[in-house]
Amino acid sequence: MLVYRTVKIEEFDVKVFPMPRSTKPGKIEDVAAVAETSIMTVSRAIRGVEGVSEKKRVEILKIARKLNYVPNSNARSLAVANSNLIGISLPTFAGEVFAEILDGMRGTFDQAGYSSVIDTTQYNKDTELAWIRRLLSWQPAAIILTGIDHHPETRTLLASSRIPVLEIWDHTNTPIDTSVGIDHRMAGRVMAEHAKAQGYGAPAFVSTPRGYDIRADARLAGIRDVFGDQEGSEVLTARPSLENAFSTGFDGTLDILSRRDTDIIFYLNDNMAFGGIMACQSKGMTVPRDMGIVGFNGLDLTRVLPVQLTTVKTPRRQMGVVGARLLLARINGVKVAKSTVMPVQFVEGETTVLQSGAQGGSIG
Amino acid sequence: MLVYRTVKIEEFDVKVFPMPRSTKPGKIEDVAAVAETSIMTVSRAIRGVEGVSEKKRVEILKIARKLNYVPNSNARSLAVANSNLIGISLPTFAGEVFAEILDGMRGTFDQAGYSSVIDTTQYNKDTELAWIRRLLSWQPAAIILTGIDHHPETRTLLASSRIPVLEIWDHTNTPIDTSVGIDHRMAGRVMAEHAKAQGYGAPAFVSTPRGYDIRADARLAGIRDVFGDQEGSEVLTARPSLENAFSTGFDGTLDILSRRDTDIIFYLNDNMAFGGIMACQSKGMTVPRDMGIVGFNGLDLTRVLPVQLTTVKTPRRQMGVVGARLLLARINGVKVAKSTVMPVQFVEGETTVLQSGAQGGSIG
DNA sequence: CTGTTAGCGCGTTCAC
DNA sequence: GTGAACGCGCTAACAG
Repeated sequence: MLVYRTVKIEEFDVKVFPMPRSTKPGKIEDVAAVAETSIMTVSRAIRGVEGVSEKKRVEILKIARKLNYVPNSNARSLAVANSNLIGISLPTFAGEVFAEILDGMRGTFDQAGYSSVIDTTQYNKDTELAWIRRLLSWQPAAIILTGIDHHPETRTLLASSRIPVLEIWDHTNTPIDTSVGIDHRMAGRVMAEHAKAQGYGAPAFVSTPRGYDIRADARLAGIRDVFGDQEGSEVLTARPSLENAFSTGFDGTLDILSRRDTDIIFYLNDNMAFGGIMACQSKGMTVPRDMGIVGFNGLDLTRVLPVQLTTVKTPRRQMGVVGARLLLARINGVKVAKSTVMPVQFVEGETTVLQSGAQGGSIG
Repeated sequence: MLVYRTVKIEEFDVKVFPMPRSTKPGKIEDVAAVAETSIMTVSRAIRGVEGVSEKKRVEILKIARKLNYVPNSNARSLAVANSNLIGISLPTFAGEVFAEILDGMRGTFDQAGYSSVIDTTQYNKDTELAWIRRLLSWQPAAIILTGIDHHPETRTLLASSRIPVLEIWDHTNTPIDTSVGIDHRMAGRVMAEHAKAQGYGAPAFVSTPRGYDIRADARLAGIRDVFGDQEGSEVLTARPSLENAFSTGFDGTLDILSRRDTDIIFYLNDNMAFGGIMACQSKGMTVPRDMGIVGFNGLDLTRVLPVQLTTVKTPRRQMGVVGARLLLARINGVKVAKSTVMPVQFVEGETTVLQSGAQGGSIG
């Protein structure tokens, strides 16, 4: 109970509470003192749980607002042994893809009253693990990791921590806890099958270095499922960063053009594909007459290109929303599916029409 | 002190501690019990403060690691009345700009041991204020807001909260606490002056709706400082989102072309400028022969465009780093400058050479 | 419906 | 150099 002095004004006893010091935020006790009730009643009123008369609740809330009372989440979390912080780990903000997934999740969590603690790993598993350790100290309500490729210790650490974990963007049948994503190998297969049906026979893949991005490798595997090992070629380029997605596609394409006969190039993403188109043009080639180009993701960028890019649309924001909802259910004790696969959509653009070959034959 | 049983094995008394329950993470007491010392010594050892012999410290740290001990940040923060969480509020992840500023800050904070709680406001001041309220409940070490245009209550709330505040991206002489940014009006003036020197006389500005983005308005004001009110024209378009930056530039440009005589168009950013180039081309116009195009930011995108975009380079990542360092100093009690202005750089590209007029005259 | 008691895990303070 | 009390602000469990 707060200390107060009693002062006589006229014939009334008036309780005088000390002004809250500006250095320290008010606490629940201050509200209780003014409302002349116990801190438990205030606590219940503020949390909106049962056990307070409507009249008192309204009054307490009014006082709390007037006092600009802000509950102390640290104290609350300590008492209940969990918080409403949710940790989200992404490789990078580059390329819009992760930003959109993140946006979908954040919006959903935000509405549910959760705050997001965010990390970017730069595709480094040690960085991710170190961040998880730090995050765990906050007793987070849940944790989200991008992809399924983690430090070996990450899995055991999280499994023993008992908090809900969501792995997003990749697909796996053996997630740490729950997963939502697309099947990247299947997506690669889809792209390749369309290309093959159109008569293409000598594909290349402009991406990041092998082993650097498990999803890139999965898509390449999908392409090879269709075209076979000998013909599916990859090009190792610099790692993508916030600054060089376009350049990477540009340079990687020049590299391809100087090295082998190719009639179609698949790219890790649309940005790189755009760089690739520019590279072809800089060499005097015309797309799609001289080269087929296939992107990935179906970003907005593709809508205003001189030609419509052939690409694979991925449901990024939706994936974030679905993942977040699943996780919220999981947090509330509802059982959810181990893994959820989101559909991708092949988008036939204008960068993949072959002049000669199967397709041309059917026309001429 | 932890409870343990003493068991006799051979002739030795062996202390047997209960296995930690998997549902609850170990605490400092567990470590102390195994190390056979007090929790205070463990606390000191882990925090790396004075008052523990080197021998004991090493031993304690080893045990803590073996036990996979994770400190409880909630308890710590409750005890010391502050946390190592830093709140960062952005309008959106769209457009790479904020993502890069964020990246610069995050990297710096991360190294210093701080975690980032992130919010996107979608340019809504109420959303921002609501988030600040929630964040404050965590007793954050500092808080970062994008821009200087906030809900009136935000200013008083933060000022009374006593925690360091950084406003980033815009420039102001009267920040809530500290600010780091560029002078957008000056940047607008710089662009316009270059254009005027090249002989342009009928500018337009493709941006977001007036009053929606204070920075857009500031740049427009800068343009008008040079060209005057009558000639500086603006076009109101849809608000930018993660999906339509290019489209916005494309559509806004078509709008301009249908409405007035213009010889140069300034854009809110490079993405929109790129959309603008495409729009001009779709109308059979050639850039820069028929129209001057000026972007903003100097993104990587511009490096692989068919033509080099004339633009203004902004030091985004660097701004994030500088801001973060300033804030860290501020957190540690060092006085820092009220406001810091970062330089911008006008980049003369190939989208602003006039055929006739002043510039043409000097050639022909 | 309301209030009291007893922690949550850690750090500060002050003894030893 | 080390340790025992106490308190940080809040809530679960219980008593009235």
